[in-house]
Amino acid sequence: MKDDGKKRGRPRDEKARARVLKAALRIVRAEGLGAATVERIAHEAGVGKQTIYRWWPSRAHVLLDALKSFVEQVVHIQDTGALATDLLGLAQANDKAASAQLLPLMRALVAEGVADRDFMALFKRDYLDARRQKARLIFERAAARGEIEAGDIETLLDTYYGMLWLRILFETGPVDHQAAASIARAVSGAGKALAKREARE
Amino acid sequence: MKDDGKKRGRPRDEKARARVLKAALRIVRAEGLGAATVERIAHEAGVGKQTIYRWWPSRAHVLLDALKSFVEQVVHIQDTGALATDLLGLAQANDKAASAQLLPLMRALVAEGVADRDFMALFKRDYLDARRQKARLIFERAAARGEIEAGDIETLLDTYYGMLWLRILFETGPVDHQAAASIARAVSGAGKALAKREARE
DNA sequence: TATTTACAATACGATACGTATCGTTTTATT
DNA sequence: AATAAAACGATACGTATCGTATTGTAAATA
Repeated sequence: MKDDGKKRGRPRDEKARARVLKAALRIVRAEGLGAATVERIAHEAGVGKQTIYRWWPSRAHVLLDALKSFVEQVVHIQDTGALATDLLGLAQANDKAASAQLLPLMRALVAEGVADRDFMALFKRDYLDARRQKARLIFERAAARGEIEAGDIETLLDTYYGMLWLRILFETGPVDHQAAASIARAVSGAGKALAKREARE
Repeated sequence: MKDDGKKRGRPRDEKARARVLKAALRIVRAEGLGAATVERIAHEAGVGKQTIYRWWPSRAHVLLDALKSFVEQVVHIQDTGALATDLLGLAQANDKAASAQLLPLMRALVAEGVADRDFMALFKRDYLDARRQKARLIFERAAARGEIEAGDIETLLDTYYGMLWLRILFETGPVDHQAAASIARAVSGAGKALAKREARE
């Protein structure tokens, strides 16, 4: 099933694709989800509406792609050698997303997923699980160093992402540099504390 | 500002109000959020559409009222004398909601809140914060007994509701009796572990 | 009886999704 | 070259659903 890229007709315009994602991001960031209608995105990208629906099955898919393209560009996980600082770095990525005013986009994707369960499955697979897998590496390294118990990893991941999404969706608290530190501290604290638990009970 | 209930015209039909909430619940439970349009609710409640908009400012408010009326009837927090069992009881309330197929409704309210930030504020105040306050009492009792540190309460609440909403929204895991036990165990474990932390570091 | 308010039914305006179509442009094939 | 295939921008269209406005009727008070 090799694809030489030599199909019969006019090839896809990759620049149009990029313009669509860029326009979607720009509108959501500047004016929020409500303003980011398909027609508006198409117009600002200098693209026909049909071109969007040729590449993406729905508005939600466009927004998901836009978020992914941003995250892939900006977020890089690094190995600092300690759970607390690794987690801080991870949480700071969300600080960046918040600073870039991407929280409305992240909320929007959840809302789309609520209305369309198939899309929620895609969102989980393409975004949430991908992010979670990256984070899992941090905990696995910490477990290898003996900082936490390997058996606690999934629970700690739930704790981490639970606290984060609570803030993103419900604005329980800010999603900024300080929040990143707070969440990282809570999770790594819980991890270390949990690891010591069994020995004393 | 006493209200004798003696106003001039035809009085409001309280039974119509109840029928609306009941119909909204029934439709969401049976067919999900998408099916619960205002016209559908009005029709199944045997009520004019305008009657809904006379009592509630938007569809979202109807759904919120429907959820609250259910929760108030079903959820009762009890004092078992220990954090772990108190939390188990609390988490079982969500098991009940899940069994009653109310998860789609809870997701729906989040989605509405994403599209309408004013409604999100109301949802937080009328539902989330109300529930959180009930849960807070459990942790405060545990702190009074010395099971946890008072200073960890808000973090533990974040942990608890974070894990719960992760499951509700993203279906990270089931929201059933077993999940209730799992969350309760994780949070009370973290709480106890955190309490011992300071002594050893 | 007259007035006021809520009722069910239903028409209406607004918005936005996703589809269909049209003429044009770009590419590979013949 | 000429032709066929596929994507392009533009735009008309059908559908759905929200929330408002209107109409005639029912139930209560003054």
